[in-house]
Amino acid sequence: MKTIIHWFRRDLRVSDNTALHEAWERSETLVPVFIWDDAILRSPDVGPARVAFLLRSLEALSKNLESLGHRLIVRRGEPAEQLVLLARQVVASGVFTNRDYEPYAVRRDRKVAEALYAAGVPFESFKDSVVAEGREVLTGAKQPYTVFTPYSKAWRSRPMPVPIPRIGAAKRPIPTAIESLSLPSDPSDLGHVVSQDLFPAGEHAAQQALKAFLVDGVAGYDTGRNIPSLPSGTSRLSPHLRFGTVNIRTILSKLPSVAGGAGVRTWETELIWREFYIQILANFPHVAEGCFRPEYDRLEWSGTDEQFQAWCTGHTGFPIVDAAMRCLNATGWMHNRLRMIVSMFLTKDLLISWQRGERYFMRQLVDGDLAANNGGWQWSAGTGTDAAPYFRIFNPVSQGEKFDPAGSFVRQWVPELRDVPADRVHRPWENPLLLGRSGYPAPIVDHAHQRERCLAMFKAARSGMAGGS
DNA sequence: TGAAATGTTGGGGCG
DNA sequence: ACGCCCCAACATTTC
Repeated sequence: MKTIIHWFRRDLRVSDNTALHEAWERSETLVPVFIWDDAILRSPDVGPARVAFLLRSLEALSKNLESLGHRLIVRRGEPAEQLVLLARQVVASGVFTNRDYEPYAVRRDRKVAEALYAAGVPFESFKDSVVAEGREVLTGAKQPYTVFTPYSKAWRSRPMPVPIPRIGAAKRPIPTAIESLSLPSDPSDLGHVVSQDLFPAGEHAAQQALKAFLVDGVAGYDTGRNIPSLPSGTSRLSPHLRFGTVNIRTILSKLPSVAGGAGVRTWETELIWREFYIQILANFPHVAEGCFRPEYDRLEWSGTDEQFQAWCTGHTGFPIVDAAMRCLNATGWMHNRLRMIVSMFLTKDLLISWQRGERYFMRQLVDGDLAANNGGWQWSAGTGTDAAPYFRIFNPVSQGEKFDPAGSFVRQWVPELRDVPADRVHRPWENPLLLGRSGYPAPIVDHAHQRERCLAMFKAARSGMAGGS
């Protein structure tokens, strides 16, 4: 007799899904629902790459549910209103969901809980997307960690979570009278232009990507992860972790059986960074609005709109930066080493606020996630928890030469530099004739000079004085 | 999950 | 043979 709604948000899979499994086990009729939230769709931080990936993930999810005899209900509107409405229509005795720790999601879910309570429908949320939630990993002084290494130690000392079994077949179908929107066939129906689909979406694709990486990527991860031209140097699972087409428990449960000690350990460390920043955002939500260290909100960023535009479009004259940005714009994805390089460049060479870069990344990235993106940007800018100290400034030339020694990544994305020899591909301005002919811009700033200005800017903010150039 | 500036050392050219 | 200087090469410090 019992009907339970499972509300999907960023857990778009049928296997290893805590709330979904609970809802299926404890109900006769399972009502899986996804709600298009216009507050999210209209956000300037949401771009076509992510909407397209979400849409295709939902299509896959819908098929997966269908193959088990379930039916995904799709609605659009304000979540609290829609859930109350649906709960009444199906006469639900509960609404289940997996917890989301972003400030917007926390506010939304509080509203949902209140609306459902008023309607007499219990609302239950579950831990699912992380090994450790908000205040589960604390220092000896019962405070959230703000330094990564001790956090990772405490995280590792916790028992390994066990994957949740896949849900079984539908016991009793949802009445056909319960209507569902059809999934739009392309993102333009949701107000987003169509973008290239470079990431296979859905649970099955995620499993395949995971398997492929475990077979021929993870063993060499500790060195391969720094080489952007290496296709299997990194897992490329970030969009799947972002939308929950794979769960962290599934990943961790497969690691012990894989050969490749140092690589596995290093990759696991990256997965811990993900939880570290999720935990930082949950415990210090002000990072979404400003610097983790408020004294750095005083920084006087002096870069121009024109420079920002050059950075966005990949026309700064620094090949590794431009290649990375063009790759991001074309594919919605950027290698992590390159994220560090371009974010350092924006903040410390162009002297443009990390928040402008953060917003641009959010709009472009297929894996854009507030916690990870914000954490990464504050790390690069030197304004965050356990951040790179402000004086640690990457040299875009030496970074390029170190991590793209043959220039193959640069040539892939900056065709103007195709004919520049490898020993000059990261500093084409040293071949003025070749540079002139190529149409590639000269560097828009002088790194050594900007580095000094950056140090002065930080010095001014630290001493509480105005100025900074 | 830096880079640049500064300091130190030691080999070799040279008067 | 010896001292002096130059300057890689490496180490340490500073930002």
